[in-house]
Amino acid sequence: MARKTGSHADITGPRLRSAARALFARHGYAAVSMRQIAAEVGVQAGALYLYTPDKQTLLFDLMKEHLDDLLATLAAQPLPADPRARLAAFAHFHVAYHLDRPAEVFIAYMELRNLTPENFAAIERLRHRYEDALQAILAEGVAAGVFRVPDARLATMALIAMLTGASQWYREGGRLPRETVAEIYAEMALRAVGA
Amino acid sequence: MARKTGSHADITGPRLRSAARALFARHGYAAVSMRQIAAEVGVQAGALYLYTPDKQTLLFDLMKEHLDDLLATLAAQPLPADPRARLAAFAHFHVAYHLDRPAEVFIAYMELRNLTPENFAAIERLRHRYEDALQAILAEGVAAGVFRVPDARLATMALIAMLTGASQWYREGGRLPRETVAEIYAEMALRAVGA
DNA sequence: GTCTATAATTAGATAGAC
DNA sequence: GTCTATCTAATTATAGAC
Repeated sequence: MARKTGSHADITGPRLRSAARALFARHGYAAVSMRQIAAEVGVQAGALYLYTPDKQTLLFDLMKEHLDDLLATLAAQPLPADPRARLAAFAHFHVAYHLDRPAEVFIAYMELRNLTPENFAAIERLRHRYEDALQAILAEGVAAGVFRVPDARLATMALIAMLTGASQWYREGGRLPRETVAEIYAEMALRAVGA
Repeated sequence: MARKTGSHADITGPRLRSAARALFARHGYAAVSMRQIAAEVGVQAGALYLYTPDKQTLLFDLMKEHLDDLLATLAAQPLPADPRARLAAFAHFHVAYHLDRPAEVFIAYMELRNLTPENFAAIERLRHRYEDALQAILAEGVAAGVFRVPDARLATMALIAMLTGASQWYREGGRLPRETVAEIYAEMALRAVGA
């Protein structure tokens, strides 16, 4: 359709975020131009500025949305009381969540350096809150005597790096089904902390 | 010194690579201009092209150098015959090596998407060779009955992600000394595979 | 070997027509 | 709400003086 004008605020907005997410994940924030994003959306570059004040805010909003959703979904997760079952549930959740959102994960971990200092600080606060949730589980397990970790903070970073890494190599329809991957990672996480 | 001309091929070449490495690691390949690199080296932008045909080759050379050195250093490493000791030695080597080269690690893992397809394929071959070294250790451990991993390839990716992650948070002069970090990670790696 | 100058292209963002 | 046109600034890379 060769439309030149029309009202599509409700559809162009989400499409902008979606296109930016895909392009940033694939080529990197700095390597993607507003014109490329506009082309993907199907509008001219100028039209994008009706939906975002600038490119930096676009990136920040994508990352904040992702972390807000991650924290909210985690909070809605039923986590067992027993530290071992709790860690298993967390690990399973983390892997499954990240396998479902490879683009968001990639951006959240790779584009931190392209945020302004203020935006970076805001994102880091959110990320830290998520890490603290895992660290609390490890601390409980240590207190209960079921985990053996010399340093809860180090173990937290190690586990998150391991679990998040799944989204780097996992491909839909690959050799291993999603659920199996999550199960194996959860098992490795439990073993890693001596459970 | 306000020199305008002079012969410094032997010193400008390495300085170019060093400046590019630091800037790429800090801001990302796409976000760094040849002018920024030139300013860091202390020459004009045009002079850089005496030492690299273009920006892409500069990135490729940095990544290839890093992986070549990684593979060579691993090959020179004395690895015990026992799978458990072998994995411990590999993990310790990997963490120590990566903690010493945070800039190289960052570039090698973050700038893959900014390589041309041909350059990407070449780098992936090198990376794959390194991963295969770890996978072989895991396979030996499984064969010897001392490791329990449902999938050697998955476990390889999981361990490398975990071990490499150390360089993301570790800071020189921080809470934990380098050697302690390497030791704890190695211990977690062994446990993760059921050793 | 490095400089200055510049070509050719592209970037983010804005103005005004429709 | 979108388009076309454009501004300003920055980009990679090259040419030629010294």
